[in-house]
Amino acid sequence: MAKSPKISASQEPGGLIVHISGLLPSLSPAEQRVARLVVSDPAAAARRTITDLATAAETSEATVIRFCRSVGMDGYPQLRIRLAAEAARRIEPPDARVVGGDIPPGADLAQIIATIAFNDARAVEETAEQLDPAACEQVVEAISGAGRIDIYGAGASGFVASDFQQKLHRIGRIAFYFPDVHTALTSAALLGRGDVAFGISHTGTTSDVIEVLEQARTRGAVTVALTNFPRSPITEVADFVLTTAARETTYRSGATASRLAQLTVVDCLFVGVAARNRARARKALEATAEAVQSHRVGANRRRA
Amino acid sequence: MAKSPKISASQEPGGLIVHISGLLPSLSPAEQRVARLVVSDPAAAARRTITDLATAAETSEATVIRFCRSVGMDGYPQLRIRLAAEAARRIEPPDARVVGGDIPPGADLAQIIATIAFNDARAVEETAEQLDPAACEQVVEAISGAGRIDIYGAGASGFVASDFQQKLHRIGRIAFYFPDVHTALTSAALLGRGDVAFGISHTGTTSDVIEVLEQARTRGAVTVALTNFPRSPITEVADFVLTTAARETTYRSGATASRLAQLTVVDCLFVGVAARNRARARKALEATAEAVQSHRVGANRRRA
DNA sequence: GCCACGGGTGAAACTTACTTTCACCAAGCG
DNA sequence: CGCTTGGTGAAAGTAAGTTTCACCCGTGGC
Repeated sequence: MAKSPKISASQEPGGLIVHISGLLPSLSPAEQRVARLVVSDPAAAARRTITDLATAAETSEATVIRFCRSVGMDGYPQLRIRLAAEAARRIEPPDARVVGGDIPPGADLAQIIATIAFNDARAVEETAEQLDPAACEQVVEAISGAGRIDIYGAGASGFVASDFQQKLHRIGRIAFYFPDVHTALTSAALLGRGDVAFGISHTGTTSDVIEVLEQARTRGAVTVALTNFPRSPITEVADFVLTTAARETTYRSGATASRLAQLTVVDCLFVGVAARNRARARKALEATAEAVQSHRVGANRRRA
Repeated sequence: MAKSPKISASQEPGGLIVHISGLLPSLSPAEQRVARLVVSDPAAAARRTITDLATAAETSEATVIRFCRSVGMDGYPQLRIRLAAEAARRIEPPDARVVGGDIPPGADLAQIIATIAFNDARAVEETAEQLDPAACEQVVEAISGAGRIDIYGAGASGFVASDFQQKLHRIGRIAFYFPDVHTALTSAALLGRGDVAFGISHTGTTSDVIEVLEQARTRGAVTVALTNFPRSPITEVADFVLTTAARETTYRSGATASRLAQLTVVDCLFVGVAARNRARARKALEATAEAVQSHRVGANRRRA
């Protein structure tokens, strides 16, 4: 049998293992022994040195090399890394990650971590997917041209509001955040045409935030709502509605997923605004970074 | 605590690349060049021989070996197959979304959103992957049994600290957060055996936070650090170190990715603590939910 | 029955890759 | 200003991978 010198595996992106088992019968006995070892546990084979593998297959290194060539690889190291790659690809059916699922009572910490992270990451991704770029664009424009930006949020959303305020402030926009309803109302009453009022409420039912947005709107400010529920009351008082897409698990997870989603949206808006005036934003950011420099201790270097 | 010089990567099932980027600042210049090559294209690195890689990084083979050891691998071949495996595992980074990349100047908002969301989601996922469940478990235990928990964080990390404080408080744990260094120091001085001090610093170099943790430690409290860099100064004053895995893009993205990663870790700890005493936590949560009910407006129902 | 032939094989020689050692340099410190 | 210390690459050393080659053994022709 004129064995074709090489049946190239390089154009077989998916199935080196399959490829090998396919040509198993066409291999010589000693090579078959090698092949069987490789096919039965690619990951283990990848970890072995050529001498090791040869010994395990009760043959010589030379045969292993011949085997490599027979299946279309250049040499043993190449085979090795291909095997490692294949082996890595074929694992991971992460059954433990129930989408939007709750954490089972008996869960250990590793499971808890996996579940939470999965849901958090999904919330971020899904939020981005359903976010309307056109709406964002308009909001970015409004913020960029605003005389002043008031940001409202209560409880958990208050953190996000505060974060947004700080971000805008760092790039030189005039932004405020009020943890207190009364102060917020007072401020809203002083808004006017050309200003922006930005309300954050996960549920969209936080009366304090709605009230303040309403006030701002009657004064002529552009009102923006950030909420998870596109049909919640807050959307009635907003000119623009941006939505997050967190499928809240029960209260147990402390609404962190929705927080992350909100932060992501806020970050997008921030970057959008910053991108509108690169030079100025950059300068402002550098200045603020420098300001905290003296509060950092020596280099992050290796310790003995 | 005699910290082992090598931070083993073998127990990091998910994220060698992430692990490496975390250690990046603690590496020597020549090793950093190698690390950057590896991180920026793991698959390509896996294909190279050590001599090749050394040349590409403008250094010697010896340095590459040193780099391998620094990141916890036994030698170059091991690194190689790990890299191949990692590269295979990660699903094609859809080109527009440059991993850890910066946002191109001409980008439109849709691109910006995609890029940010992608990086944010990755930070969350990768953080979870490299998080050590055993360490978390110990921290959870410490917090569960603590007489009092002090949480420290400055600037952006302050939000996370505050969030954590609020979460713990809601399930009936006695937790404090101090936005002000002096108050924090005072409080730390009053900690004792059985208490927990939890410091958050993305860079791990925030002197205020380090100082406070140190103080807490001398008083006998268990100290925990949450940082992105496993060899940064803060880890020297911590009994337990938890790391996030945000590959910070430039300042432009305002460090949101790292914030999200921190929040995820905090959430995991929170759920872990809550899970230790389901009944009590549930009751506390229900009570707090009821408390804000009167600030919610009518149902989140469909509007005519 | 003997001999050429050819594929399959492993021992050994060889090459390349990887690892260790060591001396040098530059920076920080007393 | 000399001492120490960490980072570095050259060179020596070792192990891994590759090639060569002679041998074995079955086959088929003479």
